[in-house]
Amino acid sequence: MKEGPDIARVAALIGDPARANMLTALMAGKALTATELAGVAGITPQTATSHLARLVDGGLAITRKQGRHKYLALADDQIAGTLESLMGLAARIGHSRTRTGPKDAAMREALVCYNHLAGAMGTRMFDSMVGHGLLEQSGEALRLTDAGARAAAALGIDVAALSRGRAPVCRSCLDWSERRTHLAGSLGRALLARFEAEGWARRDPASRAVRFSPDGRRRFDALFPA
Amino acid sequence: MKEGPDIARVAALIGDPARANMLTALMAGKALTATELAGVAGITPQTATSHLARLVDGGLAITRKQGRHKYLALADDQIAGTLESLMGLAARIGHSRTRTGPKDAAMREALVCYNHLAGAMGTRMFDSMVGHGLLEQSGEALRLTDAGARAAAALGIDVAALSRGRAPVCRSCLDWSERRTHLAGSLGRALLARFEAEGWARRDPASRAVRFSPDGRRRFDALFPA
DNA sequence: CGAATGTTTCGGTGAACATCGAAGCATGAA
DNA sequence: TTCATGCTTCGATGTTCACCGAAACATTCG
Repeated sequence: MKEGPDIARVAALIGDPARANMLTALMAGKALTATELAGVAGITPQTATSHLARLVDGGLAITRKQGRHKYLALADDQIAGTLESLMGLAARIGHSRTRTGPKDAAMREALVCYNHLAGAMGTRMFDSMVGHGLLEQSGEALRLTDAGARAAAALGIDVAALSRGRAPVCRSCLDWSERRTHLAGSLGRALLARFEAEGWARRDPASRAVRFSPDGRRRFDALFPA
Repeated sequence: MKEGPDIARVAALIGDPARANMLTALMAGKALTATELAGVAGITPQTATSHLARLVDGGLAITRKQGRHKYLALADDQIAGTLESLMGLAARIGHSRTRTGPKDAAMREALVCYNHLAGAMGTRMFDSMVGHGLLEQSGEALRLTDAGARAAAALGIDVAALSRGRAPVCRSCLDWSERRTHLAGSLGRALLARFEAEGWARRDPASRAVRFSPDGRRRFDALFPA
């Protein structure tokens, strides 16, 4: 009964407001410095140091030193998935902070989950790709079809390079606000990167929201029809 | 940035060893009394009282009074899903307790996730049903096919009654040990109940393990071929 | 009705933990 | 080389929280 994974330890690491805020900020997928994270959490740099040490020791974050700057990132994209699950649960049982504002609507629409698109547009993209035969599901396995590979290549994505990498090309990731799946994996990452490179979408530097331009939205809708 | 679901609160509720142990025990899906949960967590009844009050106030557990007995259960099966996600993460980043023992192997094979079958047999059942056209996936949507409905009826499951209920008939649930999907929803629950009613499988009262008899295992394998 | 059992309340204790001011160390730029 | 900035260490503080003994309340059974 008392064997197996120690969820209390992991949950306790997430269960501090300052640490939770920093982990949430890292969900946007961009590495942040210790000082930036201290700002995000509203604490002093010395307090951040001790919190970040715990996250790193606990395996939730990794560090990279660059001169006097120390960058931190989530250790693994599964952590984003678990944080999403906690968000979904917190939303469901009514644990929210502050009143909803304009940013909430934007984040329901499109946001970054670690390195790929989430929110309504993320799940719509996934459903469209499955419905139009670009992605194929067999049990849990998620595979890019030939048609999907062609479509990705047409977007300028080097599918062969993705396949050669260690990360899975396609992985499903549960979206907390939609309670549906969005596309993770190296393809999910590459797609978001393309949307940004093409100027269709921009990341909001102050949150995880992704803003599509009107033109970008039109192109997205054309590419991923319902 | 500081808006939206308060994951710190939820995680802090899970992040106490006593409470985590109690939540894990409730994942087996059976309602337990306050005194039983105190035993599971290795604490006194008065300490359990205060912990359980926090779980109930926090929306993670519900209570039902029966004379002098107070029964508790997880408030929602999504909680089991989130706990599974935390288990997967804890296992992945190396937060484990005590050495693995025989029970671990049994639990990897077949175990209860709230009210449905999980573990290797749970994910195998899901994959088989999808691969043989009993379940159909379209994006996140998971639907029982006509062939699936017939197979379930042949097992003695009242599919029409399931469909009339409020709960989804089929829902996918991520399995932490397998990193694959097993079947939740009212069909998942009904299937596990049938396996038990037919004598194919028995729940281990001291853990979440499900023990299949040799005959039950043979029948399961025949029903859900690879 | 008295005894047994399940659960809760009350009050107190000690440990853990988040926090920050002060100071120090490391790095980069002028 | 000096100054500025990022980060860490040290030491102390106050709060929170898990815990339990004792007692009380609620229910059940003989």
